[in-house]
Amino acid sequence: MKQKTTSRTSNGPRKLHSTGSRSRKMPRHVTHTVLERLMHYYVCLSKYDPNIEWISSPHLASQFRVDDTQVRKDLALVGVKGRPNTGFRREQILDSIRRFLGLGRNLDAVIVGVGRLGSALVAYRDFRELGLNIVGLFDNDPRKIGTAVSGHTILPTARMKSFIRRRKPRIAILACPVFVAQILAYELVEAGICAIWNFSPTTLQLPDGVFVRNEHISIGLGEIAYHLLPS
Amino acid sequence: MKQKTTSRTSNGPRKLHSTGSRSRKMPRHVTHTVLERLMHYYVCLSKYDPNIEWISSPHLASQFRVDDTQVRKDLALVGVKGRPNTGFRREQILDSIRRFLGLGRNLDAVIVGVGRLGSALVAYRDFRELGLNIVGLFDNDPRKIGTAVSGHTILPTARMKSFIRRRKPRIAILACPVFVAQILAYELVEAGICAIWNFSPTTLQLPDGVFVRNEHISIGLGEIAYHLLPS
DNA sequence: TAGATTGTTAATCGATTAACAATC
DNA sequence: TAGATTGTTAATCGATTAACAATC
Repeated sequence: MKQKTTSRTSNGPRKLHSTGSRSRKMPRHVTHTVLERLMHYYVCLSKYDPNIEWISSPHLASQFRVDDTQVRKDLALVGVKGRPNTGFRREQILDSIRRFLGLGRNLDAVIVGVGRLGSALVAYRDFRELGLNIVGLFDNDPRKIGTAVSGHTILPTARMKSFIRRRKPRIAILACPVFVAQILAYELVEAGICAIWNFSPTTLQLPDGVFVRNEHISIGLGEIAYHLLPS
Repeated sequence: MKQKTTSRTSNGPRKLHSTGSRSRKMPRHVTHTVLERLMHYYVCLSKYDPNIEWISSPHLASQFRVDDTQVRKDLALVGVKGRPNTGFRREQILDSIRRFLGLGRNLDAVIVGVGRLGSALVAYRDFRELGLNIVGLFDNDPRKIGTAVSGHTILPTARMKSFIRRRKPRIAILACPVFVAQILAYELVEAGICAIWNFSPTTLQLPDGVFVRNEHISIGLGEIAYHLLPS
């Protein structure tokens, strides 16, 4: 069950464009806000009924509770052309966002820490559809080492660095306890990891050039509690 | 960022300061961005060595990679007073943010869908420390019903509405499969749930006045893939 | 044509950063 | 006092929304 790195999502056949690089018109620095909105469009549109061919910006806007001008600007950014009085082609939106974000472009990852959250992430169905390939699981618990989760055998963290040097995944998903997160993160970077997706509720100190995305789950509770306060 | 569906229009903006004076400069509402930053300060500071009593804004700023002016503004918003040449009292920061956000203020929650992700959330240690109490688990899988996860017995979703009407939690954590998310969310609202923390990768359509926070995990992959593209 | 939608510029709104006197 | 930091105003920067001609 070896995966080729150029994985296709499950949305059916499509024309692959030969160029992987963005055109000159596309700005190099796209903000966090825009990237999240684009990904949000992508994930939701990929689950639409494939028979729906045309989608208008007011329709998308109401789905995502953003302004329809916003939607048109976002789509213009990734190079989708619409048709007045009709909208945008669903397939073209998906293709353009996929290419713009680089989804499915050599997205091999290891998961470090296979507790409850880690094993939920291994099994997360959307990941594979989006082109993220889990190639290795690591944990330090002797009871877990050697067992399999979703078809992947858990290896000891002692073998993490050599595995990464050999297999060369670029992404590490960190779902380990806080007290080992910093040291493991540093080892991952030493072994050549370029991006850390951090699900440990801690702030990592890492050299510049390593991309870190924090997914601190409890952050959301602040907003929820705030909105439940009496007005 | 920010797919966050914040359907809070029915309550209008919340007044910040209870003092009678209405300064023009005081913000009428607190944004998503600010709430997340405050919660971030809170979670990280709560894990500091309690012997550290004073913390300066440049120090906090470097921890969180924000500007130190930003930190001072945020702290001023929640009412923390600093001391020139010294900084802010750690305990006072925590107290003020906790009160401002309403953490620990009647935050009972049910979890709907006890798969891998749901059971990871039940066991999440930070939740209890932040004042979130899980009071019930629901699932529709006959093999799960009646079994216990982290000390909570899983009940059938058929009993969800009556349980919520009796026990009156205000929060529901939705970690169920996409195809049942919308219908379960609607039932939750009918039973009196005020806020839905949605971990299902789908957009919920719900009446105004219900606060929805989406925690679509795969959104982060877009940003990671983008930053891994060749420059 | 009539109506809806795109594409884009201008206006507005909010968030971030710079600057600096006041304070300890 | 000297140096560091707070508190706050002004300036800048970026994101969102309004407006509307062009298009199908």
